[in-house]
Amino acid sequence: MNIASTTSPNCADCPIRHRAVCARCETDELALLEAIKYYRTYEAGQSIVWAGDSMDFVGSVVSGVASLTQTMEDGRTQMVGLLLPSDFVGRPGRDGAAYTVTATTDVVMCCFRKTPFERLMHDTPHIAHRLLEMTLDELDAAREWMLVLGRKTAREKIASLLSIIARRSAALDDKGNTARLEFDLPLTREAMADYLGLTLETVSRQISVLKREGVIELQGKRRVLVPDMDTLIREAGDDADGGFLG
Amino acid sequence: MNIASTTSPNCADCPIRHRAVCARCETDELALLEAIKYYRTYEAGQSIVWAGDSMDFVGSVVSGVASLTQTMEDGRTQMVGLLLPSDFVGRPGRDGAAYTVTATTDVVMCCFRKTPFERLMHDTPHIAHRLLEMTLDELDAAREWMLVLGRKTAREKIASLLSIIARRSAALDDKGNTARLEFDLPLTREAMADYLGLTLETVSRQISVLKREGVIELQGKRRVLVPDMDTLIREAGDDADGGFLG
DNA sequence: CCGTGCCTTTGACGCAGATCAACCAAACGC
DNA sequence: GCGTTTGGTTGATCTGCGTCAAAGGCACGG
Repeated sequence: MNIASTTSPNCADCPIRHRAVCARCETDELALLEAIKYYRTYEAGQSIVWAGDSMDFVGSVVSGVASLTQTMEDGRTQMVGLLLPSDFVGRPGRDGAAYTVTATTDVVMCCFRKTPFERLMHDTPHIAHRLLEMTLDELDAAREWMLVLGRKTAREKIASLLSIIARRSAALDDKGNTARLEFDLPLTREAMADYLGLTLETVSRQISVLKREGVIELQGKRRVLVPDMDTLIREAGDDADGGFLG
Repeated sequence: MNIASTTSPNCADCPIRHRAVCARCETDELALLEAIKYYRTYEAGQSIVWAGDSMDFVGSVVSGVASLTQTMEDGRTQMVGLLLPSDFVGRPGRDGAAYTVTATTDVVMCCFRKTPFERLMHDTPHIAHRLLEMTLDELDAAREWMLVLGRKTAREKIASLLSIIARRSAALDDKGNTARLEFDLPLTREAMADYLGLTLETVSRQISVLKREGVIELQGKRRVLVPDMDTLIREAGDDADGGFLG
């Protein structure tokens, strides 16, 4: 993907204009945000912030995928969030980053220096309200994920991850055909393991099982085809609707 | 605990006045909240809301402990939140409850009908800001819990749960002596298992192990004594500070 | 006093997933 | 062209926790 093409200096043309923190802003409010924003790009694998470091900005993912991870002293790591375009990074009102943020693909971020953003948030209820709404959505997603981590089998975990990515990537692309769909995994097997609380070997094995049984098809290692979304959702152990993310 | 003693009709005397959604309110704002509030009590074991039901109120836990749970069709359940005094229940702007809320001890709630509360929230930045802050804290707690569920051993999980409850109950009671402390478990072994993604047998066994090794002492089944908090935190696998909840 | 129900503990055994290890394929540098 | 690195697959074995089963402690009502 051409990075330059996604970093319009003009908010009105921004691909995440209607999903990010700025979604609710009127044109005048947008102008204020536009005045303090700047873009930054990160290469796949590069880390955006380290847990504990002080962060002088907040921002939105414009394109690409980033991950939020926690690590124990002995090296065990758990991914606690998957950041897709329009997701927000950073916590207004706090200095240190609570988690490590890493670009898992090339990433473009739309950043705001923290202090001006906090001031703006204070004066602009549209921003604060949108941020509350997004935070509540993330809390729901985190709690949904707690069920996955605590109670699902390895097979169900993989199916859950695939259906979340399928659903979110479908929402970003064309929103037409829902039954059969196709997408690229933005994560390595190891990153999936870190998300799912498994080892990378188990991830690999369970993906092979789902492939062997026809629940998914693979083109190469990363491209996934889902012949029937309902089957995948059933494998995830969710009841038919399965939709907390809308 | 005497319920009547905790349900002062007067917000100024409320035990959670400075920790709940209303924490930031000025006296005039408090009067508006006071006008629309009402108390409800629930007995231990009683459910407060069922997942999927429409909820016409939001509110704060004044006293007691409640739990947020999700359940799969086959009965596997995962607790996704533990609600202690001052914690907020319900989501403004959404009709259906996402989770089942159950009183695990006798509970007193301070409730607001949803529509008036939403109006008030819209007009009162102090309420919206406090709610955002609380939601961000809960998101942090949920993510901390994802590490517990995904990567910790049964023993570490128990130690993590005990240290969270110890810390939070110490914050509610006297905030003096931090080293040696003592508290009642507000949860059955089964509820702990649901929180930790374990079976109740494993919970029981690991508690016995920690007792045998002197990390904790028990008086009866529910009262826990922690001779040395640092040891407990070390058993939880957290680095020494261990403190996301402050 | 004893029964009944709830919570908890403890034991024996099996299995899902971790661990250890070998190997493969594609991409890259030189 | 060829070693090296990176990411992925697969196999063999081990183990932590789940499952099944039995029994103990305690509070309740009759």
